Amino acid sequence: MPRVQTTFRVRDYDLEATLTSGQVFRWRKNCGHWTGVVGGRWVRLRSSRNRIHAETTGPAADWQWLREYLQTGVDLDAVLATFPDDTPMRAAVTACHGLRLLRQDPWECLASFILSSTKQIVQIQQIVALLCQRFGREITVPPGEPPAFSFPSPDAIAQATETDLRACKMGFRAPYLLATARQIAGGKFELNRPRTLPLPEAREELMKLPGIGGKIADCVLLFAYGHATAFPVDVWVMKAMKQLYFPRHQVPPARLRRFIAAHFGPNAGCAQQYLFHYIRTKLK
DNA sequence: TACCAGGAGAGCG
DNA sequence: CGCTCTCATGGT
Repeated sequence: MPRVQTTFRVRDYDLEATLTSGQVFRWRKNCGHWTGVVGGRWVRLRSSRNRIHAETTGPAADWQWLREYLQTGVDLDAVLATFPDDTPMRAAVTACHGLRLLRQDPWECLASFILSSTKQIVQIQQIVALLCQRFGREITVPPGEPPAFSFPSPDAIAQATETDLRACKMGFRAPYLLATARQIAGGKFELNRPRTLPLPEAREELMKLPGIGGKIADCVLLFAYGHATAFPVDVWVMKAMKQLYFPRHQVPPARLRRFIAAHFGPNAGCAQQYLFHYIRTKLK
């Protein structure tokens, strides 16, 4: 299997911030490059000034699948220009400049975020890695590289037992993942539907799945389906909102939700990602 | 030891 | 509805 490579020209693309910002859980850094699995293929990425160098195992006639995943065609300045011009947002953009939204596979994103509830990012990474090892398929890697696994299909997980899944350290999330995988594998849920529906309906649809509440639905809508106004509110973002926008007074959750809906504009989800990464890595 | 971590669901009033 | 409790596991 030949090794193939290419270079994407990009502007303002902070690969490290993007891959460590909690939107995806499968990338590992070693010696300045990032190794992961995208669409069942082993991938290694390295960024330099205005370039992302990509390597995979052949055959790869075109790289559209990876361009789509990395969203290299997005004009970041145009997105940032739609953010509200206020002090917290300016601080987040300055601190995290080059942070991007990826465009992930819906099933992998959905399953990963079912596993994310009340877990820290390192632990989510560990659970997802175990899940892929045990239920994924071993994929081709270049000589000398450690083995890598595809993300298991809904069918592969649907055939597992709850005990099998609990062995991947996912605890009480196991029955949720199993039931959701079985609905999808059994054709009870159409994974492509949320892509075509307007945001509120798509959100309702996703929330019918076991283990998917509002927060996880918003994550999947933003990170996989490309709904740019989806705005996941977790404990970090809640903290950021209170600390940055409403210091020193109590804000009822409903009022906060109204503020979010009105304030962040057509790329609210991307703004959320900046605030999340900012408070998580720079403010604490 | 006790407490907490990017939540969701069920049971209450 | 809005509130509270529980759920499993690993780390501090």
